[in-house]
Amino acid sequence: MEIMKKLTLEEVGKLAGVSRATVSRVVNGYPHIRPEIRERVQRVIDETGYRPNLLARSLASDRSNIIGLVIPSGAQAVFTDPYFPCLTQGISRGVNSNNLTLALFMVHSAKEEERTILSILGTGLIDGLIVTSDNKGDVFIPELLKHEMPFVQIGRSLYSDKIYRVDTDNIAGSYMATQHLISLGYQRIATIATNRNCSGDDRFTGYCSAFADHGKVVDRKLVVYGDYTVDSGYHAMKQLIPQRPDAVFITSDTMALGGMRALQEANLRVPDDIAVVGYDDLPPAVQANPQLTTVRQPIEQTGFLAVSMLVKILSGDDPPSHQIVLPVELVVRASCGATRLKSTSHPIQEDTYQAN
Amino acid sequence: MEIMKKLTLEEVGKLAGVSRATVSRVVNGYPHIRPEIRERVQRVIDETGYRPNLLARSLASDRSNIIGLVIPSGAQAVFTDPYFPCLTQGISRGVNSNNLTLALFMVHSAKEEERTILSILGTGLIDGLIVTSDNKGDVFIPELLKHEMPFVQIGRSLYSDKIYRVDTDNIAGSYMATQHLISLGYQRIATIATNRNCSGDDRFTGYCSAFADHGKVVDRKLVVYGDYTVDSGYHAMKQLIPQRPDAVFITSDTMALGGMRALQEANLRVPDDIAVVGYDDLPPAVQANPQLTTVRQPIEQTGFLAVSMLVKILSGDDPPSHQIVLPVELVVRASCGATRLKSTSHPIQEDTYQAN
DNA sequence: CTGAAAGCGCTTACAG
DNA sequence: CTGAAAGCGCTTACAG
Repeated sequence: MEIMKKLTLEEVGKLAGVSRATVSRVVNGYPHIRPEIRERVQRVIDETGYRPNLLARSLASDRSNIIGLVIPSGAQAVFTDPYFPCLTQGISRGVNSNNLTLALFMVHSAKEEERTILSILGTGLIDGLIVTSDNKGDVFIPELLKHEMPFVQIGRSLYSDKIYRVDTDNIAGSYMATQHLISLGYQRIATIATNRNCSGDDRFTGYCSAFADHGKVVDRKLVVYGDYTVDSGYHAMKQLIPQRPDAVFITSDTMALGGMRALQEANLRVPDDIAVVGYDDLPPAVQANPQLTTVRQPIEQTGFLAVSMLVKILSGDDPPSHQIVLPVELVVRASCGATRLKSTSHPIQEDTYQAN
Repeated sequence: MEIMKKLTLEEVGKLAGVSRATVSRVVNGYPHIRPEIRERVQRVIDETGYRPNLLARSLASDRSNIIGLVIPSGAQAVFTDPYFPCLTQGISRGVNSNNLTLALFMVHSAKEEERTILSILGTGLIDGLIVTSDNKGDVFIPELLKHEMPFVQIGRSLYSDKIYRVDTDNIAGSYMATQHLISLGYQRIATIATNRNCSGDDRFTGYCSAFADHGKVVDRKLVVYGDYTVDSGYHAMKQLIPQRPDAVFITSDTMALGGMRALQEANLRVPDDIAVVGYDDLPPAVQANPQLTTVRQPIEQTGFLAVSMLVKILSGDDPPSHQIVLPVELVVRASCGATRLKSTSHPIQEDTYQAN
């Protein structure tokens, strides 16, 4: 129990009176072993606290069981947005339940990009990757394809459909959000969009589709752009207010946070003077803004599924499909001043519409 | 350039007409090599894009250059609080600048604790750890000590002073916060504290010290407890309001968020009816609550320094000190309704007092 | 300054 | 069902 010296297979074998090959087999759960031998070896393992050296195992088996998570430098708002923590949580759950180890590669600058790629590729350390790239001009993906590094992308980029990826249904989500406002009878429905990434494009597409399907035309004066930061949402809303929208679909909750502040400063009340629908689930913001109806994405699940997909790819069986697009929900909140904390004592009042 | 086949030292050596030992030496920057040989080898390396197999290197050198970050299950609010993202960012910077690889171990349940420990200890995969444990009854630390796994703790726990750790100065921070309210002339200064972890203890200590140093006595009716969640802050404030405090020091911004909502519902205006000081820097909350004065901790730096410390430990030289306690700042904000966004166009108006 | 060789701790055909 | 042996791709004394 208390033996701290690091044992090897060989030594465990000696202790159990078998060869190292046999010990290796029981450690790895190989089935065809005489029960008595298995037991004897297992007892020695338990008593000595033997733990296999993962490095040696990986080297010999050409499989490290380590997967990497790449967070590119373009990912702004890593702090302010719970998106990454949520995603990481989901990935971590997936990693744990598949007995893998997770390596985290955060890129903090364009300079570090090359370094990161090199430290991942061709070193044998990483079996596969999860790449969180929503950028239009991602630099990693072509590199990964060239080196035949297995990976699954979270989000969308401008590459071939053959890429494995999992995403949330941005188009359907913003379609729902916009349709919701339309059906409520709003006439001047603006949007704070972004053209910095693919999800932004998709969300704008959904907005436009809803208009089209209801025989309405998008008024370009009611479309302004931000960059997913709180500040940009604030400035975008400032820009929008003179256009007198009666509703705004803000395509990210970080921007919504800034937008709400701008409205507050302009003494416009939500939703009496103007309706607002946000996107993403940013818990602190949402809790601080109970009047904010929002589109909720299953972010954690996205991470979890990405791991499952990667595991399948690594095991050789092709996953059933190359792309998973998860449905999102529109969370409609009543907009009075009442408590909306998501606690058990204060049940949240919300209606949930499922997409798909 | 385009050669994708994975080369070994041996093969590179053959190509350059030297032994694998020599190639190994130039790869590792060993100094005493004839310049012409070095160049010749280097050229082959560059031309072939040779990358050393990290697994083999680690196995042979007994050094993986991988360090782990452990986030225990007790860490609530991984989503809602940017604390962990910030910390991770700092750690990641440290890891990158020291040419290490970061493994992330998130524990999602008590059951996973044992699994995580086992997957780290005695497998040769991890050189050292950074443990973010602020819990009083941490399970990891004794285990790590027993197995002589090098680690540095972030925060504080109930263990020996011989542990390497880096923390922020919670006592000084809450002392400043409380003193600030005292000096402003408030008479009934309440606190929403927590007794769930060590930083909570320290922050309460700072609150009490400030009272003591100003010849005041802590009124127990003005001390309520939460658990660092938004909800708990809400309920704590509800509890507090009947006691008619004229100021509240809330020991975490997540709780402050809930507390502010409770005040809003009670139609108490900040700071006209009641002053509030928060703790931590929760960007979205702070930006949404520009009237919130808060104690700001150098979280990212904490992570970075933890890595530096660990690197020193691993390299054999004992770091100058076992404990680093970083100073914090009190960020005092004017409390009118004006814009306080931290953007360049809207310079934030804040006075900053340095502790130490 | 350079090479031959042992060794790191596993896995895995190959025999038997 | 089990063992002897080769091999994974490096590092690093040890000679020279």
